Amino acid sequence: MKVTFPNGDIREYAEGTTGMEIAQSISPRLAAEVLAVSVDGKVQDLNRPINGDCSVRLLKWEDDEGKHTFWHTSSHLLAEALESLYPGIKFGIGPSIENGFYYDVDSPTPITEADLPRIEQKMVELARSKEPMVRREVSKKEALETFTQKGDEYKLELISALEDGTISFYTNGCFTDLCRGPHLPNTGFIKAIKLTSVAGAYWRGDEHRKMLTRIYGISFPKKSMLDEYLAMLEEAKKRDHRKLGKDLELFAFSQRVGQGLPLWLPKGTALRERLENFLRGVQKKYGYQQVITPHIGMKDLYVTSGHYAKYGKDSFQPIHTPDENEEFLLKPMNCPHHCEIYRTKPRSYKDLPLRFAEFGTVYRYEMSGELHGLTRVRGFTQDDAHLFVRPDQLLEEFEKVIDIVLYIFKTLKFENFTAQISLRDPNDKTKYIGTDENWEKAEHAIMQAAQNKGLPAVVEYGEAAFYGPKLDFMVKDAIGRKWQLGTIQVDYNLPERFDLTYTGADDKPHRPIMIHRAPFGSMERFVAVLLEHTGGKFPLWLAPDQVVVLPISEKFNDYAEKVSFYLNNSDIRAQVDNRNEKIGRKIRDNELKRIPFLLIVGEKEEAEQKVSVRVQGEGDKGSMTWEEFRDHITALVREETAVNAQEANV
RNA sequence: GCCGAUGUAGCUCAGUUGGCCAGAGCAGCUGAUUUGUAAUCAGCGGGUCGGGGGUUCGAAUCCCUCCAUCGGCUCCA
Repeated sequence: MKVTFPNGDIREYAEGTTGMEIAQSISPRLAAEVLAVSVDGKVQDLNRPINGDCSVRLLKWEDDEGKHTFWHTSSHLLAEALESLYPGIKFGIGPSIENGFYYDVDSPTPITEADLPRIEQKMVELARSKEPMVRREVSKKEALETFTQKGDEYKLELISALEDGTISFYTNGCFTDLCRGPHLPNTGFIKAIKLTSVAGAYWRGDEHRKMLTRIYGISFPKKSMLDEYLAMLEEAKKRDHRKLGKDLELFAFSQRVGQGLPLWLPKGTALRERLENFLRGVQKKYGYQQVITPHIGMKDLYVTSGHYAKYGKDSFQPIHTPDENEEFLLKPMNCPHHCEIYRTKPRSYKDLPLRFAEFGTVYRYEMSGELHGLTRVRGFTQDDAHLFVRPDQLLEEFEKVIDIVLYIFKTLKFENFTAQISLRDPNDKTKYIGTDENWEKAEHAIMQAAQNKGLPAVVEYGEAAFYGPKLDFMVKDAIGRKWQLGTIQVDYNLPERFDLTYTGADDKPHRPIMIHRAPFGSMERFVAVLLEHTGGKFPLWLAPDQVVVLPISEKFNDYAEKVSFYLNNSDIRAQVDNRNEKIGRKIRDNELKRIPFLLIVGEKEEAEQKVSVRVQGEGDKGSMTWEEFRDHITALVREETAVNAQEANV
């Protein structure tokens, strides 16, 4: 058979040669590193025979498929260890994930974090004996019999959904599992293991079904790689926005105020307002108009919008008033209010597009277990806007919103975002309102806009809002959790429900289309992710304090105050650290507060009317005159906020 | 909401198998020092040991319950 390699080489092998044998034929070193083989794009075991002409890719740790094979086998190793330590344990599923693997189990005795080292040790022991992973194809009948005998109802449920003739078992040591594979040739490849946590997880992700115990772990082919990974996690913890928010005095929570209700401290507010003003400026240039709407609305408003029927009364937080007949709710979204603004007067086709923007604070009664720092809260402020457009304007307006989002992400150096097109769940259209026709139009518009903008986007089904499809921008936090930030949504439904119209050139009423959009998503979540990205070292234009002036001794406090006054007059945020401390101490404290520039002033500087400049993390940069320093800072800020402004038509 | 863990001063953490008025460092306050590029010295104040209930001669420590936080699951307009 002819085997084609990724570099285009073609080699001849005997029918039935295995992936491992191919690797060995190339080099012993490759054979030592290879984990799995991809045959015509399908990943399979190294020890399975390959037949017929094909293209082959030998997968190593560096390949995602290699890693996943490694971790998948690790989960079988975990299961084997668990079965030997907890007789009678039943198994759910045990896949590889982005960073490691897990196994869901139903154990007769509870497993807690304290048990992990013991399980880990057993895994290491089993790995050392290099047990082969043996694949066997079985009939559905045999599969069912095996697990009936074992009394594992979870596996039985999985098997009953499979088709006869497609079922395979893998055995390592005494443990046999239902599994499609592929796997490593043997468990001896796994040299370093860390079980990271135990958690509850509903069987098949269904909250009405039994909660199993999920054991998370990660493994590596080298001990040093595990150490590096653990060190990286430690580093990531230092960038946790909850810790930085406290250290840098940006925000806080109070039990007395309530769960999930952030308090913005002065420095955090300064940061947030700067972000808001930045976006306001961009939006102004794009023809947005700011509006302000109340924090509450009559129940009927949300009945009209469809939110009330969709989410049920328990999701809304009622406001009690003396009049029993009135029923107000805290607003969970701004769109219905903006629809009412649209309705305040007759609109002409010449008025469109209308773009109403509001930093609108909304309240959602998230379940207590879902709250998470600033990324998931019960009260938050969306950088919201609703665009009311004619059908012929939809695409262009949508693309302009993409421009705004990309401009913001670029300015803030969010380079590793992913764009996601969130569509309806094709199997369950009952979760959504509106006609198929309108949904198709909306979905088409989003796909078209993303394509026109050359924006690579993954399509996810079932992730749409109930009133329309979305284009979402996702960014990862310090430890790799994905958060949705910016969102752009096309909506044909609310205009209908609110009976919004405009008069066309034909003097007839027409229905506008709505675009919902929030480039940051919410100020809370955006600041959280920004904190984790920067580790608290904000770009100069955002830093709550840009400059701190440090007098060498109290004798130079007056001079320091003059410098600070001068800078503040030039719109630079400067303070004086006039504490009675040695200069080394003041430098240390202000470096830890991540102040971008420190100015040291003493006898020499006062005599020359200069300042000695220290850059955060870089140290002494020599002296400058006041004017030179001011111009330097001003230029840096201008540069930071002008990233691709032209490209984005800002 | 569910599973599991955690909760001691503003922060980071000690607190032995239940046993003298609960400790340290940092931060804070007061004083001394007047300082040249990442921690000057001394003194002082500060805690209903998350809340409530119980067991006990005695509880930060054991039990129950509620609350909050953390890791997940589910959810996310």
